[in-house]
Amino acid sequence: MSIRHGLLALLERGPRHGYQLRAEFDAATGATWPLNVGQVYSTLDRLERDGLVAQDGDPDPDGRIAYRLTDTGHAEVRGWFASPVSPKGAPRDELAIKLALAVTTPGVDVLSVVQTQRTGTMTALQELTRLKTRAAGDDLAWSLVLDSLVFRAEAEIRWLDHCEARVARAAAARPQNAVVPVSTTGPAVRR
Amino acid sequence: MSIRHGLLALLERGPRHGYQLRAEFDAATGATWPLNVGQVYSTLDRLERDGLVAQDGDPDPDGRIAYRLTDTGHAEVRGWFASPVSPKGAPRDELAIKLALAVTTPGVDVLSVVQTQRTGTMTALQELTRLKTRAAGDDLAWSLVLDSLVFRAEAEIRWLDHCEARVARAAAARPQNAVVPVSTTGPAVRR
DNA sequence: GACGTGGGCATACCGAGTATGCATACTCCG
DNA sequence: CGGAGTATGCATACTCGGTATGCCCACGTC
Repeated sequence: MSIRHGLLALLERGPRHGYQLRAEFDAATGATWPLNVGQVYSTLDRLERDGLVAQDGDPDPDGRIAYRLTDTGHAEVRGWFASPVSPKGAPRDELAIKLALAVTTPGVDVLSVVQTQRTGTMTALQELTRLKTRAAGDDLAWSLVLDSLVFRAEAEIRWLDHCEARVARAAAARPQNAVVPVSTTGPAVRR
Repeated sequence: MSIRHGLLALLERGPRHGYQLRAEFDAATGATWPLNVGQVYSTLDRLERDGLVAQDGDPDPDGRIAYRLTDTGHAEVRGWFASPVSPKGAPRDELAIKLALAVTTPGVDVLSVVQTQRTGTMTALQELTRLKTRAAGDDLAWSLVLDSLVFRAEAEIRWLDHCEARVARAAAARPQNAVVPVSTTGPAVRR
């Protein structure tokens, strides 16, 4: 859903054609999440089909097609900015799933999984701070996106510490659960 | 990619068929990211095609097909747990994109967007803490997933405060860009 | 001045993966 | 019989990355 709304927001600045939209999207987010070229066109087709954008007059001698917002499209953009991002639509968090499966799967060393991830996240965090010092002042949008990644990485590290403590505590509480083969314990195998 | 690896990790416990896999996945994550039933089967087909799982013997009188890990599949699971989640594969962050576009689009009141989002996130956070007190001790995996969501929401709020400060500072630096009411100010409708 | 070569712009298509929903079938149970 | 739960498969739509195609322009060369 974010591409759809992203393109609409960019069109709020005025009519654009596909290639321009891709370039401005990349510029706004500092190429953190580069937008695939082909995707822009299919998304534009869908937006036109749904009546949120329309071709801006002439197909252009060079074959370029500029799009502009319709009234419905304008309303959609305003509504997007006026409403918070729903927490329900959050995508699957791969790391959380991985840890959740690690603690419930026998024979997996959860502590080492946590430690591996922490060093990985720390490395990413250092890379981020390096980027931030380089391109600090000039581009506000790009800088905010970087900050978002930093805040998220820091939260991830805190969460990993938290997991380590809780897992260690649970392991100490009942050390007999060393390695249990689960083979037969499926829930409610009907016959 | 997370579904693929998730199913593999579940099969590490022993042979299962599709419906069971879905049920156990939902149980592990506390139905936070419910797994679509149809998706399990198509993913299993792809895994079988790629040689990571194999049908476990008989097609079963009731038509059920149980799958088990192959040696390649085992290796894949071990590799997944042994390597950190890559920061490059992070999905597009809708909120970050929204803010980045808000600050670069004329006629959008960034401060009100930030405040709307903050109240929304706070509400979600309260809901999470309520859930956490209810189902705290019994299920470690589900509890860790909840904590992950809490840590993330807190980081989001911190980031929103940070954004507010930076935007306010930037606005103070060049106050001619005051605040244009969003309703009528469609920028540059060319004709 | 003619040529062709390479690079940037712009659009379009393809294949694989992801996601959701619907149709089906079968069993158990009231 | 009809509804709920188990189990599988198909249809559809969107995402994503790569790639082909054409076009113009700048450059250098003969």
